[in-house]
Amino acid sequence: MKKKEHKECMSALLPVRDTLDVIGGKWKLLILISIWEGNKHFREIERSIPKLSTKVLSKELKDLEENQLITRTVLNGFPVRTEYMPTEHSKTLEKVIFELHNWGIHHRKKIFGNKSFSNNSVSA
Amino acid sequence: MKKKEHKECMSALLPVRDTLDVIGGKWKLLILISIWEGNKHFREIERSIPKLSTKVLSKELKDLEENQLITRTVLNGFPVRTEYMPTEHSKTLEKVIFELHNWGIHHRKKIFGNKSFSNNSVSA
DNA sequence: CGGTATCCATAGGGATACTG
DNA sequence: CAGTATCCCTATGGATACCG
Repeated sequence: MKKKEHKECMSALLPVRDTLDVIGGKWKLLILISIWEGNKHFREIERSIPKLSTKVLSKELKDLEENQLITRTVLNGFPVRTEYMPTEHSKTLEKVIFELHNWGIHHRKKIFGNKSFSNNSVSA
Repeated sequence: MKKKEHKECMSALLPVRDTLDVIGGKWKLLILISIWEGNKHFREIERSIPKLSTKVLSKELKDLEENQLITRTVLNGFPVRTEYMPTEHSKTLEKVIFELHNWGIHHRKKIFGNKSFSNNSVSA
């Protein structure tokens, strides 16, 4: 039955959607990588990523924390400092990112062939 | 040098971004799967995916075609019919989707633990 | 420093109607 | 059937200012 198969595929897609919700968007991975690299503080992270505004960073950090990919610790003292750290759970993303990376390379070859390219966008 | 590492990570991320641009968004994978399942015609695809509007479907199909994940063929006759088919290239996505799926499952377990859940959204 | 609050511009999506 | 065109509306993001 085709209908049934379709429904099954759709529901099999839910976990895929979850993953894309967690790491998709413009900034999530950039921020996570910045923190992986050792950037711990709000301004530090902000400065490490061009074009990223405080409002967006604030929201994205909350999302990452909700998804237990980073921890947020408020340090004592004045002025207030916070410390963002990657979680162990975040490390499990590496395999996914690796596959996304591989396919991205493969896809570029397919789309652009031997041509060189200079910009970032596939659809340019 | 930290700066250099950072730059390297950023540029290593470009292919990841490419992939997310190609399969990200609300509809791309749903549409691709619908076509994989054998839905060939515009209305057919549209009807197979709840809440998908013609305007969005139209745009998404163009994107998928640009990225050589589907082909579009206009059939002779009246009324006009078109036929969308998956490409071989699109099959290379299966591994990526598999990893995204796996991580989604893993992540849900992590976030919800043993609790059952009934909705689609991780962030709910 | 680590954010929130506010104002504003814009892109994107829904609904509907229409064309070849 | 296979889309475009139009109107409209909301969510998102930039810029800026401000607070603890």
